[in-house]
Amino acid sequence: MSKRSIVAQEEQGGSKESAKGILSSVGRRATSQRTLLLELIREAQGHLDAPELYRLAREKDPRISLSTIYRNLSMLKAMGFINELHFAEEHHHYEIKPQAEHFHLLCVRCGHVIEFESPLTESLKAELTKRHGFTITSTAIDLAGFCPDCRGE
Amino acid sequence: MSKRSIVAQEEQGGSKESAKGILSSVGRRATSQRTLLLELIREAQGHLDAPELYRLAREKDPRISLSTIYRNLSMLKAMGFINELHFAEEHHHYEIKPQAEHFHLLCVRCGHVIEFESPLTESLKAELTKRHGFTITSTAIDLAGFCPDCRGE
DNA sequence: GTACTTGCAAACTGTTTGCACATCA
DNA sequence: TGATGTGCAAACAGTTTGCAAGTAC
Repeated sequence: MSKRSIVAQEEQGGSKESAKGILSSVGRRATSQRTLLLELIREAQGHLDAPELYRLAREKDPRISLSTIYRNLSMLKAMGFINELHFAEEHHHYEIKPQAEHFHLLCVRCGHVIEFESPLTESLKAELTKRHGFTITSTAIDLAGFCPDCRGE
Repeated sequence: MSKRSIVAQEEQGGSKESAKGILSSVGRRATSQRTLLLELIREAQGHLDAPELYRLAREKDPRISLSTIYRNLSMLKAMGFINELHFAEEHHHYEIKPQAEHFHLLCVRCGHVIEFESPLTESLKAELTKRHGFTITSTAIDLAGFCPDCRGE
């Protein structure tokens, strides 16, 4: 498995189509801005923050506004279509909500993010549920360090 | 192990003394504000954010300013005495840097935080180091859900 | 046509900074 | 006494909101 192994993208199909489907399934209108935003998040090989999505969006639609980006990101989050990530930074990053739960390994030098899954995380959750009686609803595991390329520096 | 099991506080001793020791060990002056701040973070049974620490600090020293809180929090963080936590929220929480690495289990309803350690986390790190060639420098594991008391609701 | 969305500008929140005064070593 | 630290106010960054105009259904 290469270290560039971002978890495979959803089989594309027609992303505009699926954007429309996703939105109408929750009674939201499929505006061009929303379709564009969903495409960008889906295509993005990384995990983008709002200003970055704004920058990309303006390349395709120069009239789009930053508040539209924010409004739609929180709508998509509320609807459960995307995840908001909180690395050890001030702002948020977004990703399409993955089918399988996964976690993040961030290179603090080049910013590259690797997603991973591990059976150990399930064991951890089970252990905690048993030990503390919690009903666990969300799990964030974010490790950071230097990737093989940046370790030399 | 009770569910109120916040990891035991450092054997206190004299917290003012140790504050002074901590600060002078890195060539920083032990001002009353810093001593107070360190005491508050140490005493706090939870993980407080800056505005909360400010509120508490003003009860003891009404003239203290919020920027002093921020300045000293980032100094203490830079010196490695405290950790900055990023739950899935906008602002930061702080805790005295623990001897043993530990992680967090947050109740989303009452805000109660349980700290835990688990050998599984070491296995996870080892697995990732091996699989992706990373040198891991920081690990954040934050789970959230409902604690036994709040689960009924 | 009408309710939902957008763009814009202005407001807000958490945090940082410049500067004159105060204080610890 | 001189470097370090504080308080205050003003600046910032990221994000949210009110409102009039625009658009999907």
